[in-house]
Amino acid sequence: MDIPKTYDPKQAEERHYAMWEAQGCFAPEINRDPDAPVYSIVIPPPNVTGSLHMGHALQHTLMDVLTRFKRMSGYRTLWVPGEDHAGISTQIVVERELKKEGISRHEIGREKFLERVWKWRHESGSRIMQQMRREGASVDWSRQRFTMDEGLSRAVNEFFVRCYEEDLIYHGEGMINWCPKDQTALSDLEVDKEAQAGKLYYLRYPIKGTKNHITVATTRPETMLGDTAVAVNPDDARYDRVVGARILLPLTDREIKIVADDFVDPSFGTGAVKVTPAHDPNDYQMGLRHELPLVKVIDQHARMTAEAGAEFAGLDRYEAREKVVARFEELGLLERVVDYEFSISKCGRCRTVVEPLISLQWFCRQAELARRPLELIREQREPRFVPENPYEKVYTNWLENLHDWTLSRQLWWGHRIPAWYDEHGNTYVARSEEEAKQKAKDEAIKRQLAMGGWQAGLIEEPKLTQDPDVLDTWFSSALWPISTLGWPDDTEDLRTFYPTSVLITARDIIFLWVSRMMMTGVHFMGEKAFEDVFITGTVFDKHGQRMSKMKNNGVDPLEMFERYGVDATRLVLASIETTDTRWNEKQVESYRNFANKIWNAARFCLLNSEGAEVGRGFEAARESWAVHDRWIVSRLNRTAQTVNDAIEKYQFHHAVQTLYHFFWDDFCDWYIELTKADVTAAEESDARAAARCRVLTVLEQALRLLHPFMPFITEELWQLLPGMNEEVNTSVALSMSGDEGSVTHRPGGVAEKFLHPAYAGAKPTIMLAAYPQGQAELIDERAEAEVQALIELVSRVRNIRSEMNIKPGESVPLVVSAQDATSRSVFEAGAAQIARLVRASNVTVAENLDRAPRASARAVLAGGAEVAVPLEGLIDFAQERERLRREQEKLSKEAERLESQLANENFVARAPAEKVTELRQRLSDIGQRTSALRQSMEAFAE
RNA sequence: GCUCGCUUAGCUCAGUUGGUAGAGCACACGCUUCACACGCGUGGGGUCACUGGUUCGAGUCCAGUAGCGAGCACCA
Repeated sequence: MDIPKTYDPKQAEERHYAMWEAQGCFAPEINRDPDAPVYSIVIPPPNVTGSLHMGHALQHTLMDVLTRFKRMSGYRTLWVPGEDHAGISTQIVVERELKKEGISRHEIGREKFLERVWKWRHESGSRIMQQMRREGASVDWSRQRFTMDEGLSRAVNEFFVRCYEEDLIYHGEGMINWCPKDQTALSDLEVDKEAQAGKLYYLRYPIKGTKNHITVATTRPETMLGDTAVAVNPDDARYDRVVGARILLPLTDREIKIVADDFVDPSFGTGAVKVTPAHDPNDYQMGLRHELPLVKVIDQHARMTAEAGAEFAGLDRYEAREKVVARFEELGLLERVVDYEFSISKCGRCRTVVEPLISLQWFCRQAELARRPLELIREQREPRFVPENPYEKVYTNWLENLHDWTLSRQLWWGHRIPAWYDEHGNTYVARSEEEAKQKAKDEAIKRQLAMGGWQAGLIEEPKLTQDPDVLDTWFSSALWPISTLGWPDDTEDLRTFYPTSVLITARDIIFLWVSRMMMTGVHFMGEKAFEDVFITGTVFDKHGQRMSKMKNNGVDPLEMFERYGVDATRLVLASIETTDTRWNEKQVESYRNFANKIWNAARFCLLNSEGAEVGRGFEAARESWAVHDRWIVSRLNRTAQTVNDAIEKYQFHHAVQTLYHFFWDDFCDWYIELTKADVTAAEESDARAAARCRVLTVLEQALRLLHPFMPFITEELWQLLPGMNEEVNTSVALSMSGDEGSVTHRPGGVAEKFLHPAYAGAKPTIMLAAYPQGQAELIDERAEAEVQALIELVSRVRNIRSEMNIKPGESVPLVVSAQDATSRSVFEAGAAQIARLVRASNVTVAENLDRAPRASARAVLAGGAEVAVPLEGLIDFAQERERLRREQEKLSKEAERLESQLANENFVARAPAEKVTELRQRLSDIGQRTSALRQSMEAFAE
């Protein structure tokens, strides 16, 4: 059998995914158990703006670990894949593409432009699908959805219509964020606040009928042209007498009044605020409170309007600012200008400074939709956030402070708003144009009836025009968990898989997405959208900078896959869990090495698998097993318990660490070494066959435990285990060379019995094997302690060999002593193994070290056991004395600490009794070791 | 301004009810030992940011300080 010494990940990655997919392993239908518990996840749909990045790879890894884990545990699992049309982002990307060809979207028109976007969407979508396959994501492709496919568009219209009917959605004028570059309205969440160094201008406004003026401070002087009031705090004594007075607004022919409003902070600026209701969200609110007129002086292109006056009309907002300031200076009304840092709102996509404008848009009253979710999180703490801190609070605070959501976007790419208008200015919100027409007709009939009679035939076919705008991309995202499962229809999927089990996502979309899914889920289904919300950490570059396209400092997951393999990369990603982490390529390399270690451990097992079958070797009564067999079974089951528990609690890092150390330290470093002599015995025997079976059986279980994290290498090796497939031996080499897709399995072969009962009859694959739960009765404390003693002995002798510079090839005799018979029997039983592991010529076990020659290096072990390595002629007495002295020093320091702790009456009185006995035990052990050490040192006394 | 995180070995990070500080990488020394040099063995390296408090006992709990970071906010 020819198995390469180095694992080549690509090989396995190319073959198994196609097989899993072809066999239908990803679909919940593979589970035949009618009573199987359900586990479901909907993917945060990647935007169809390009390709996947490290953040996606991170999320997908965690979702896949959970899905595979639950699937192997017998759950009916569904992980729904899909993509998001990502309205404005995608439109911008495609516009940029067009620009390269020298065309703008307006030149080709809406229809042609949309064709281009759809083309882009398909290219990007298939790229994303390819990448997800590469990741090993076990998503059910048969249920793949896109936010703009037919079903989801229907869901969007249904959502809109129902909310409109419930008065949760309305059409009206409101203050919105307007991006002058993208020419669209934006929601508050699509706007980023940025600190900006600017100036604060103090402007004097003359008060009518006096020679006095009132000074206001502003960062945006150009908006003064739209001022309709000046506000002061009602409690501000300085302005007591001017409230109600009128101002002659400079540069205009308007008179405005001075109002009192609590909003004004008397300590800021002059305590008097200019009020521009049409161009500032706060001023807008004040305008409503005081019934101030709206004067729009800035238009959609951020230019001054005719209402701003002939002098300013047509000017850009920044040109207008300079001009206004200049004019105030001429008029002697500019009091002063000071440097001032303030925050400015920028378009989340193009970074243009947004303009607050009054505009006719569609809005959603979110406060009402948030009521139930708010109760859920407060009263039942649902959903459960991981990590709980700070996200539960962040989420709650957000729900408590909701403003209306601006839904409409002046874009072409997205769901068209399902509202139609007739010539009379009537609005019809409907699921389709037909329904809108019907509604229009019904209206017309009603009107006629009201006017005194209805005559059939007089009702003309209504002429309707659909609202040209589209919906915020997050509107369809808000429905994702229910729409992907079939809503608004009452589907089997919806009944089975809703609510979903967990949502795994990044923290920056908790408001944009997570909270809104909760709102719609609760509103339409009466139930939360997911049980848990897991918020991942962020992956930074190695300098701690956020990865971004602009900085070009992103690490491409595909590059990592290429270089180190998917499985290795997944281990790194899973370990990131919820903490922000700098990308560390060394870490990937280390897990690549781990994959290679697994490969080679399996290689060892397979090279010595003749006459052996996986799954056997542990049939005899456990009392008759060798201690190392009881030990590895105990360690394996303990590991399984820990890993199950860790994954359930989303402690992926802990799970990975546990598996890593079980496999490398316990299985490879110790178990394989302890059993090697039996496994590689030259003579064929029942004992050899049994030992081979055992090592294979442990390996097989370990592979299952690793599978959710490392799907490819585990499947590759699992399929190679003897007895799994028809061509047990000869085909192994063939499949290793990797030209064939799948290997035919042997019906009734051993592979089938490893499958979880829910998948009985399925073609065997490790991804449908039962996930080992870990059996408490197989955990053997005594075996663990005994092997631990062997390990310590071996380590100490190796330490002596290393420190004494004994050549690796040189064998030395060994004398081991222990006072109690049990320990002696453990060392006696393990003598051959000890000899092998430390290269001892022979191992003598005795009650004490009296028989050991004076010229021995010695070490004292836990429990008072001792070991001597006779080193006649090799040993430097002075050096050995020094070595022992250092050791004694360590022991006495520890003893000192323990003694002082035990001398503390408070400790003895208040600490738990078992803690105190534990310390006493330790102290007496140290005492034993110290006296043994002393004797050893005496042996070297000159 | 408010809220919240983080600070542990040279680097990247673990540390789950308070009870003798861990891993990987890096470093030093020795090894072509018949699964693996992507390996094996051995070793060095930490006042757990700082100050105080609670406690018999604090990396772990509490308060404050400093540095870094995040989120929220209507200060014109």
